[in-house]
Amino acid sequence: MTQHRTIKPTESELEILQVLWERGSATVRDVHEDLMQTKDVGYTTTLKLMQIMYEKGLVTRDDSSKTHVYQAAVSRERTQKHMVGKMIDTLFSGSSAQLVMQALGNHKSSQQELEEIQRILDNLKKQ
Amino acid sequence: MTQHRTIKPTESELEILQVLWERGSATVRDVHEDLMQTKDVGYTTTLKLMQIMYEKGLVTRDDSSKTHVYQAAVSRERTQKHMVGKMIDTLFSGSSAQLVMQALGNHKSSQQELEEIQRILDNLKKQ
DNA sequence: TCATGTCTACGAGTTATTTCGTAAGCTAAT
DNA sequence: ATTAGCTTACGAAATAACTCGTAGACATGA
Repeated sequence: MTQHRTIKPTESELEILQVLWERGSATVRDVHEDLMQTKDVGYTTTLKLMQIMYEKGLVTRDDSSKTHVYQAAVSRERTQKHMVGKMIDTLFSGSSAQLVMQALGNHKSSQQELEEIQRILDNLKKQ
Repeated sequence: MTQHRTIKPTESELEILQVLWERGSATVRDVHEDLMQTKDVGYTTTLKLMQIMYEKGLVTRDDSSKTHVYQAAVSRERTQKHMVGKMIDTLFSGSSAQLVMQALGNHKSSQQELEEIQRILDNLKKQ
């Protein structure tokens, strides 16, 4: 039994994790400036959020220098897996195919991505 | 500009919508008994939630008889679309293919479902 | 009629989430 | 050394989500 409920980031936490996943590690300011491109929120709000995430164990941080450097403590993959699973359950009656169809239908994918999906599909069909 | 924020059911609201989508229409008691199979919550809690959903316009209701009969006011499809889109944005950096791969990889799909996905994929590739 | 059971309405408490102001410390440039 | 600017910590308010108790209405059957 691992820490199962560890993975339940809130909306805002997810936005921050997003940034950390992309950058690997980042300061509060880094994250904040990134977020500011899409939403408008005070610096200390971001700070506070990240401090809470630290307490929750969602992120780690290096506080050896004055400006702390944060990293995500939960992997993107595990979080994706968890949330996709939940979504399949609650919104698609357990059918992953339905989700796939919804995702494919409503968002443009590049030819390259389609090929990649095709490969995975071929693999699955073989088994 | 449509009512964009209309579609943002909370966790609990989603559970209730789930029931309404399955049954078409249902009373508070119907919904409550359904929910009780998985979670333990008081009847008036479910009632209150559904009343709030009514105020928000997430459900409609027929209150011509004493026991009101509820229906979902938002379609399952639209909600799915919305939430899948959001998930692609916040968790998959905008790549629907990534979501698809995650969904396919971690949840068993039947051969039939795989065929269906294949059909969609073929269609997309043609364009 | 009266008790019982079920229903809705509603107030209000509790917890979680998000928000920001203020204080205190450090550093670098004037 | 003083100022300006940036940092973290922290308290606390505002909001949202969830929870439940109680009250009043209505129907049914004893």
